[in-house]
Parts: sequence; structure tokens; C-alpha cells
Amino acid sequence: MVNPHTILKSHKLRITDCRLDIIQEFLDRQVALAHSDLEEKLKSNFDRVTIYRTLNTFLEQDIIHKVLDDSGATKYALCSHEDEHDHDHEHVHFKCEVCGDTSCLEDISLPGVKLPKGYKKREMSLLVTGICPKCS
Amino acid sequence: MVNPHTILKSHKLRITDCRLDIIQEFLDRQVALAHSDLEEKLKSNFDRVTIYRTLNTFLEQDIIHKVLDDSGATKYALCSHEDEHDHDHEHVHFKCEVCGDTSCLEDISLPGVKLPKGYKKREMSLLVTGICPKCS
DNA sequence: GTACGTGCAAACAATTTGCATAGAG
DNA sequence: CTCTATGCAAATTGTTTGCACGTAC
Repeated sequence: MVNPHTILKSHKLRITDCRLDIIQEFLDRQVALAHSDLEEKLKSNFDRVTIYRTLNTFLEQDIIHKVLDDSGATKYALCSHEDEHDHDHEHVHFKCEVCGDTSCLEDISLPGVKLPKGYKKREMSLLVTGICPKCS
Repeated sequence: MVNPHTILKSHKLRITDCRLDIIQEFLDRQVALAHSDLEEKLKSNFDRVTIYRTLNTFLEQDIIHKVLDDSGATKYALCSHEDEHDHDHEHVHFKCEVCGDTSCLEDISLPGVKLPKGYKKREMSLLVTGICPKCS
């Protein structure tokens, strides 16, 4: 069961309103969010700096991960919670050119990529841009 | 033949020292460069703003492309020059966790990815992180 | 000579840091 | 009560814009 309180608990983080609200926002929106998205929604409740710090805390705890974005803005999305220790190291994201939303495609498996000799792979992330079902 | 002068010519851009030097730097380094990398190397010769504007000009002309990076910094790399009109829309980049360098793996082909129903793909880019031959 | 590139100043945006206080456990 | 999270101010860094001048062509 995924709820903000549980997530914080399982990572041994203190339960605070800001943290709960930010996780809730990720759960509600289901797309990658930038700091600015969160700020817009929560600025009346929390300081901009607190949001930055919360995001960094969540990053360290692998509660969220960075989502690559061609726009230069740093975006974040919740990590899939199933694999607690063995974080999933393959991210496939889709960014719609029309609505601008980026979402994780969890169920897509990344085909193996053969690297040139000498390269050691640790993590892969694929960003596909195009048009999402809602916008086509 | 790839040289700075030729590249500018073929894109009908004016030949200026700043543009020549920046292209040369990309050719010399063979890794993705951020504005700060170029600034560090060229600040005695050119203004910070000029470097920003040159990078944007090159982007528009498809002389360089953005390289996705998990560090948040915007990095750029030369486009492969073979396909003039039909720009390559599949980028595979490798970022070494040790030296931090990101390079294009031109010869790797990106395996096809099957998207869920309704998604239309236009462009794909893959970032692999790990350890490069130099650092292992 | 004309149009575009550059330098400089300044505005603007994104992110980080220091410190005092408030709040979680 | 103790330790950490938050708010506020300010510093730092990344990026864009306006304008006057210089230069490629």
C-alpha cells in the first residue's frame, strides 16, 4: 500500500506536513514534477527552500529519482516502491511534446544494449519524446 | 572532413573567432561540454554571454545537441556531421561516474522500444551511466 | 555599407548556505 | 529534551535581455 505516511516511515524520516504534501502531490499527478511545479502548488504552505531540501532528502533516500529532461529543468518522479533495496536501475520516461508532461513507463523493459569494450554499465535511462495518448 | 571553418560555412554562419574556438574545443575534447567548461577555457578571450549565444546558435543550426545529464548541468556535444538533413534522432550517451565525462556512443544502435498503445515516438535518447574504459 | 556578432551591464531564474527558531519523536 | 526540519535572508550560480559598438561579408 502506497501512502505518504508509510513511505516516510519506511525510510525512517520524520513525518512532516511538507514531506507528506510533496509525496501526495507526486501520487496525485503521476507525472514528473519540477521544483517549480511543487512550488506553485505549495508555496502558500511552505518555503521554496524547504521544497528544495525536501527533494534532496528524498533523492538521497531513493524515494524519488531524477527524470532526464531535454528542457533543462530538473524533474523528479517517485521511484517504484516494490523493490526496496534493489532499486530499479532502468528508467524509461516518455515526454509529450504537446502537453509537456513526462511520465514513467514502468512496464516497458529496456532491451539490452551492448556497450563497446571496456565500458561497465551501472544504470540506464531512456527518454522517449513524442505524443502521448491524451494529446494525439 | 571536419574542421570548424567548414562546419560554419556549411551552415551559412559567419566565421568568427569565438565560433571557431568553441567548435575546436568540442573537436579536441570529444566529450559533452557544459557552458562552464567552455567558459573556463575561453573566458580570457570571450565573454560569458557570447558563449551562451554561440551555443544557442549552434543548437538552432543542429551543429550541437543537448546531452541529457543527471547532474542538472546542461551539456552539449557535436552532432554527427554525416547526416546533414536527416539529423540523427537517436542519441546514446555514456556518463562515467568516476571522471564525470559524458561521451557519445555513435556506433551503438538503440534497440527498438515498444511503447504502450497510443504513444507516438519521435525521438529517443539513452543515457547509460557506469565506468568508462579509462577509469576501470 | 549593412546586418549580424560581441562586450558590458543588468535583469532574471535556479539552487545553495547560514543561522535562529519551531516542531517531531 | 534532543535533534532535525523549517523559514527567512542572503550568497552563489546559471541564463537571458538591451543596447552600443565592432566586424564579417
